[in-house]
Order: sequence, then structure tokens, then C-alpha cells
Amino acid sequence: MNIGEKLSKAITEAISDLKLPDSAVSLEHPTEISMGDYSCNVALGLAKKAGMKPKELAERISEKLTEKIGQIPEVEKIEVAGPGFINFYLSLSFLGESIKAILADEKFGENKIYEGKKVLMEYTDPNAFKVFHIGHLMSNSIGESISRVLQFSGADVVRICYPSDIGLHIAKAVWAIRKKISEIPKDEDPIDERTGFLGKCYVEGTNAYESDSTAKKEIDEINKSLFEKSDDNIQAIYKKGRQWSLDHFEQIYKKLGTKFDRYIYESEVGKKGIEIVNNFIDKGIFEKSNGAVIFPGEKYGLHTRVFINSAGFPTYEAKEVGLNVYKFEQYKGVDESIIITGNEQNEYFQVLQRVLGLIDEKIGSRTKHFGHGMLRFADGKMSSRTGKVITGESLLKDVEKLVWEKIANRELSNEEKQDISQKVAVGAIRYSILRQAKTGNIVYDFSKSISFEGDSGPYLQYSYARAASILRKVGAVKSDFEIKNDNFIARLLYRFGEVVSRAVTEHEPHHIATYLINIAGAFNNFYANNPILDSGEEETSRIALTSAFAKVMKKGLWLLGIEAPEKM
RNA sequence: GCCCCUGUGGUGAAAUGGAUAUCACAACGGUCUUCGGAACCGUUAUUGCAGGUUCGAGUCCUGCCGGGGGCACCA
Repeated sequence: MNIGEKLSKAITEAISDLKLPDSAVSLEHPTEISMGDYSCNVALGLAKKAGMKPKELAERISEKLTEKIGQIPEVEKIEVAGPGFINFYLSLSFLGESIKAILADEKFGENKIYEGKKVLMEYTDPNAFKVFHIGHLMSNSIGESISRVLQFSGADVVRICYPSDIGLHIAKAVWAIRKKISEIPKDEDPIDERTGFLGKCYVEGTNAYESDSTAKKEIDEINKSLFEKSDDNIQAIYKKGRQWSLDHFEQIYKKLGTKFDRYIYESEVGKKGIEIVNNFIDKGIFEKSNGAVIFPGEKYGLHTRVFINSAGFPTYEAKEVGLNVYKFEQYKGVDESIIITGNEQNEYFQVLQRVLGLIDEKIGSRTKHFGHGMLRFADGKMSSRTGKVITGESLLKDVEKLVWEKIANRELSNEEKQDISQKVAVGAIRYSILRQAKTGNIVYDFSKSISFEGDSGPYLQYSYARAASILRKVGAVKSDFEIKNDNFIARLLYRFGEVVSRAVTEHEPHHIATYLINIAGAFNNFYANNPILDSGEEETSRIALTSAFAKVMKKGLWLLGIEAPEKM
């Protein structure tokens, strides 16, 4: 039982001893540490029922609590404050024990909220023949972090990527490629050159589709041929381009540190989607309309959507139906199936969820969609004028270059510099995405998103590297110490597990990001004001504190999908 | 037109219905520059507007205003 649970239990008992009505006990950490480590507001809620003033009631409960737990070593004092809060101040001996627990327990911070549960996580989902854009970076960062937080909470997580490798967008690209056969890069050319060519062709095809009716007709033909695999020539171009894209994406995942367990391609699930949709026309879920098969969402207060178009091909909608049913066939005993996409798809996913529920109640209720905010450009005009589109990959490269410049003069091998540049760049980008709630939009400001100061990933990594540097200078961290002076960092470190629990319950990694910034600030403050090495009788406890901080920071960064370099 | 999301210092964000609204950036001023300066300390708010619920509202409800997104054969 951790300290929070201990206190809650004692409060519940005190309330019962005083014959007060049952009340849910919630503990929180006051914003100001001067108001205690934990605070409880039961007296405020119970006052009316008990017919007492909140403050008097708080005093009564507080007296009872002092009898019960006032003498245990964890609690230094209990105070009533403000309108009727009961505040708990933890003792230095508790802080010392909590630091020892962090050092000794490799599983510190983990919880069992998802123990024995299986969770499918689908995220990133790039499109073949198109660039890996910043939206994919967002989906990847959020999905990877939630995956890790779930694992940390006991879940069996299956990471799934659903790349789009069929559909009109591919036909557009293929159409343009056929117009410029002579310009096709060779297989030996650098991969980003090859995929860059594909991306350019996609843009050309898209423009032609809108402005040129002949081209539109041709592209529709190609689309048909792609579904039917009816033209060897088109198939050859398609297969080559598809593979280039997928290889390229794989490189990016590797750099980001995501390892998918399973790829399910869009081209695999269309047939299944059509079958399912057709099977449910008779049951009244889908309807035929103007030659297409639709889901009449308006009946349910949702959008009406086309699932099979009038040419007989599955739209995105039918493919998603196929995909999500397929997932549950492939993996047994799934408790949650989570999909991360941009929030422009929110309403569409409401339709999908309703459809899935009508097809199979279990699949519908266990499938959850989280739409993340969009990334927009602070200087959108400039990027369109110069034609420079910032892709996910170019962003990674640009940031890596900046880090490299920053560490150019350090005494590190080129290999180390390369490694650090990559880790810090990924840290900067992932953190800038994960520092805020996932629904919020991010206004993309280049200088800010790669800022290495203050509220940033590199600041966290730097704090870790500083601690690591000290620890390199000492031998084993000793555990025979007492904490004799109060310090803020110790009052934060034991809370790590609570923060993770909240993050997993809400599927919100930014709680961890916020927490890490707090402990990094506390550590840097501690570091700036207290010598650690050669600090006399304080040395052992300060080294232990440094080591505990480093452990928590490293775990926390891992949960965000960010590596903690020993040097930078 | 209908529906969904959103509005917090100059800027970007945080805050399980709780106390004096927290953090970072920018600005200004300072520390230190002997454990790694990507550091540390200090100074800057009518939570869009108006009602309501509550002992208590940035948070919940209603209306209005502003921003973003979606609404039949794209993904």
C-alpha cells in the first residue's frame, strides 16, 4: 500500500468512526508545497450533511486522524487550513524511505491497472506514394507513448500500423509516374530521392484530377485497374513505388524508436469490408442508394456515409470495417482496440464505431478512437510561397543538424555525435507534441518546437545527462543514509507512480511530460544550490537523491518515447 | 444551414469541481561561470462575454461572440 492509499484508508475510517455519512475520499497534492504534500477536502463536502461548519468538521476529522495515524513515521503533521482542507505533511524519514525504494525497486512507478489486459494500438498509418508528414509524426508520438504507458501498467500491447497502399491517391501518383517514365529514379538512388519523386507525382496527379477531365478519366481507369490487378505494366509501377515508400517509412520508425508488431495494409482488408457490408444490407444496417451502398447515419444523428461506391469498390469506410473486424479475428481476448488519427476524422469515426457496434456489439464497444489536434504553421504563407513543405522527415533532419552544431565542439566521437543528435532531435520533436493534451492543436513554430531550453525535451535530457555525469564519478550508490534537510525534489519523486496511473487512465501522456518538467526544475535548482560530491555527511544522501532522480527521469522519458543519453 | 472540437498573461501550454490560477518562452533585472551554463533566482493575468447550478466554477449547464474541423461515392 502506498502512502496515498494509506492516508485515504485512514480518512475513510475516521469518517466512519465519527459516524459521518460515507463519502468518497479524494486526495490531491496542493499546488503549493507549503500547504502540505497531500490535501483532503472531505470536510467541505460533508459539512452540509453533518450540519457543521466545514472548518469545525475538518478539525474533528483531523483530531481523529491524529489519533489514528498522527504517530506513524510517514506523517510529520496534520493541519486544517483554508476553508476546511486537511493537509498532510510527510516526514523526512518517509522521504528517505521513498528514495531508497526508488533505488531498490526496478519496477518503481509501474501499476497493475491493465494487468492481464490485451490492447491493440493502431497509429502512424502513413500513405504509400505520399510524404511522411508531420501529422504522422504526431500520431506516432502519441500512439507510441500511450503504448508504453499501457505496457508500464501491465497491458499486453500489440502495436499495429495500417499503411494505406491502395485507393485513389495511389492512382493519381501512378498516373503521373506513367507520364514521366524516363525520370523514374533507379533502385540504387538514395531512398529519400526515390520517395521524393513519388510524392511529387502524387501532387501532380492530384492537380490534374481536379483540373483536367481527361486526366480524371484516366486516373479513374488506373484506380480500377489497381483494384482488379488487371494491368501488368501498372502493377509493376505500383509494386515498385509501394515498396520504396514502405522501406522509407521503416527507416523513419527505426529512427523514432517505434517497432510495430504487425502491419495490416489497406489493400488486405477491402474485400473483407465489402463482404461484411453486403451481409448486413439485408439486416437493414446499410442501404443501396444511387448505385452505392451507404450507411444512413442521419437516422442515428450522424453523417450518412458511402461504404461501397457505385463502381463497386470499397471506400475508406468499408475498408475500416474490414480492418477492425479483422483485428478482432486475429487477436483473441482484446479488451481495448485504440486508433489514433487526426481529429478531422472524429465524426467519421463516430459513424464507424456505430457501424461496428451494429455488426458486433463487442467490437463496437471495445474500439476507441482518439483524434489528436492538428499541427498548423505559424507562418503558413511563407512555406507555401517557397513551396517548401515541412515533412516529418525534413523536420527530423533539420533538428538533428541543429543539435550537431550545438555539440560540434564537444569531445565526442563522430559516432557519438551522430547518436546524440538523433536522440535529442527525436526528444525535441516528441516532447513538443506530448507536452500538451492530445486534443489540442499545435501551432508550429520552428524555433520553438526545437527549442532546447525550458519546457523542452532536450532540457529533460540535459538534466538527466548532468545527473548521469555525477553518478559516473562515484562508485556504487549507498543506501545507508538519512535525509536531514528538507528538499523539494524528494517530495516530487515518490509521486511518479500516481502520475503514471493518471496518464494511463486518461490515455494522456502529457501528465508525464508536465511531471518531468517539474522534477527537472527541482533537480536543477537543487543542483545549482547544493554541492553533491564532497558535501561531507550529506554526500551519501545527495548522491542517492541524484540517482533516484536519474532513474525516474529515464523511466519517464521512456514513457514518452524519448531516450535518455548519458552524455550530450 | 446542421453537427463536433476549442477560447487561460505579449506568446505557447498546465490545472481528478477546491485554497493566493501553475509552468515555460519573450522582455527587463540579477546570480554564477570550481559536481556539465542546454543552468539558477527575481519582476509582469478581469481564465472571450452574460446568466445559472454549487459551500466552492478556468472546469458543469444555457445563451451569445470569436477560432478550427466535419457534413455521399478521397483517405
